[in-house]
Amino acid sequence: MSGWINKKRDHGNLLFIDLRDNYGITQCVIDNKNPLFKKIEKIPLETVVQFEGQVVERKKDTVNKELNSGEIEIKITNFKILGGTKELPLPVFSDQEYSEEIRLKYRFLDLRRSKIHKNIILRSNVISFIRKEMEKFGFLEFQTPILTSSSPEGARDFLVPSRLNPGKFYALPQAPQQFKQLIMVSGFDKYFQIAPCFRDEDARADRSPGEFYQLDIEMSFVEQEDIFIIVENLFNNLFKKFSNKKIQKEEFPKITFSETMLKYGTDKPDLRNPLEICDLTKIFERDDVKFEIFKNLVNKGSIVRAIVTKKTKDKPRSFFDNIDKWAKDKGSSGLAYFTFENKNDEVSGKGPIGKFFSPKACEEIMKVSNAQIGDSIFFACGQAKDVEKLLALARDKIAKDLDIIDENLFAFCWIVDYPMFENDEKSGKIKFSHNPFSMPQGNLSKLNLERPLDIKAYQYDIVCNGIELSSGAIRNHIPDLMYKLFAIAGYDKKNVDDKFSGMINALSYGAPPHGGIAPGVDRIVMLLANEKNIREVTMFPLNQNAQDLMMNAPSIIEDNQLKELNINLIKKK
RNA sequence: GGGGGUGUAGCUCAGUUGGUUAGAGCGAUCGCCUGUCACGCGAUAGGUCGCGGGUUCGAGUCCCGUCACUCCCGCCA
Repeated sequence: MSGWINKKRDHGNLLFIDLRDNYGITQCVIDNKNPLFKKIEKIPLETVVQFEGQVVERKKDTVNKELNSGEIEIKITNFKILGGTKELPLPVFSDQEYSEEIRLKYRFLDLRRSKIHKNIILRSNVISFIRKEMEKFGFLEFQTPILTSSSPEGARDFLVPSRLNPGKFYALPQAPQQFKQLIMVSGFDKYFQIAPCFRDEDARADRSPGEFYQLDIEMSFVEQEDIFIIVENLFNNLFKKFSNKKIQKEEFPKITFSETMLKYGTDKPDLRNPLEICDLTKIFERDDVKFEIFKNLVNKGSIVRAIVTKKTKDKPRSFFDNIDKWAKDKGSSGLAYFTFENKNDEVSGKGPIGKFFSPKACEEIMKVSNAQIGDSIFFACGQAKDVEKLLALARDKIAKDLDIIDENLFAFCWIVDYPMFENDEKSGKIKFSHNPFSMPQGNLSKLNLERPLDIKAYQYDIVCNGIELSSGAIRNHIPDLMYKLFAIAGYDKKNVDDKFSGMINALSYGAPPHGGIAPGVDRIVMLLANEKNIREVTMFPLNQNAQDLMMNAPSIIEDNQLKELNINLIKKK
């Protein structure tokens, strides 16, 4: 049996060695009657050895139930060292946490450790399962180019200089978006790919810098609902197979964009969290509400929204003040609050701002917000965007404080009916809010292009536990319509022809209606492995600064290589 | 580009109000130990306290700068 020395327990005249391979740990044993004892005793941890010996049953009182092989052990008769080791920069046998720096530099050692080793195996099994399911659904897997052209919309591109075409550059694909549409135009009707995607944007805990993988899907002759059915099927099967957590609703709820922004303040709501936001702006126009700060702001166009917490009348003052303080730390003016109570057969508000609301006003608030006596309410007032943002975070914060999130649940949902366009805050101009290739909703011949902000798109997101897994859309396959929509966003016909020549050209020669989606594989594995950081499910990730500390990438390039590519470097002062 | 956190032995960390020779556990090396499975016991080695500057009689500790890692904002159609 061959493997790594995971751990030794040396009793002087009796030695136990835990031998580890990809499948687990087996205890090997030798005593001083064997002349090799002294040599084997000295072999350091993580050496790769081959032991010869007999497999023997362990005595009942020495069985180790923690090990799969705990009923047996190997009596060593001979050994061979297959791979020696220097002193280890980090211990493999340990549950300790280590700095990312050392883990990434010695990733091959880190990957030997049990938890991450299992995560990587899980990832492999998940991808294998997805392939089999997609093939079962009748999809074909195709590869698309890695060296392609830079696209004007979206994230920053990774660029690759072309030696044969001096001064020109390839871009690595941010996603195979245009190619998968071209595949549909080419007459293949169900495509998928475990596709590498490259975006030169800054990292987050759940976002690798550089590269990540999508389960890229596209289908022709379909409507939105057809894609939902495929994805719901796949995800239900996948998440049931690889996790014991329950799926909240196997038919994923569909929430419109405007509804999710009102009820959850975000387009990636965590539906495990029962708290909802409601709009109470109108209440502050009443004469029997005397909370002047909010009333003045509402007069000037601010909105008021609120979160109700159930049966929190007996929570200590510190519970409320902590949340208010938390909101102030976030840079807001805080969260005003009170608790509904019954006083002399009348509803009244107990708490710092309770006195500003008449019994009638309280009753109206309870009606709108679905609150009962004994519940509390937290108010935020300001510009719509700021209020949405703050209350979205407050939903998470309050739910955590109240411990009302069921960690044993996957709560999927679809966010649908995204607006086609939005106002760019900086420039004041109208821009595509999501994907410029999405199909607008409604009767296309009667589309009111004069009011672009009212146009909704067949554009959807799938969200699980507050994590955005993917966007998708039914595509616009009608060139005339595409020119019109691009014109609204400030691109003239020539511009569109230049930037999207491949696409526009292809759509002009008999394109089928089509649509798709591209769920993030890394994030799916994160959910299944219950990991908060994407590096825990990535074999060889880049660090936050997009460097590979093990391979020393990126690295300085020799002058002759640069010359070949016609590139001069600008010397930084 | 901006904000927060961290940086002390190979690894994980402690280090009081600025005060004698900077400590512990794991690992390494050496010795003892025949049923352990986080084996046990004893000893030894191991330090540019991230780096540079400053304040001070005296700095791991205070100040300024800088670097690295990380989390967040911006960014991510």
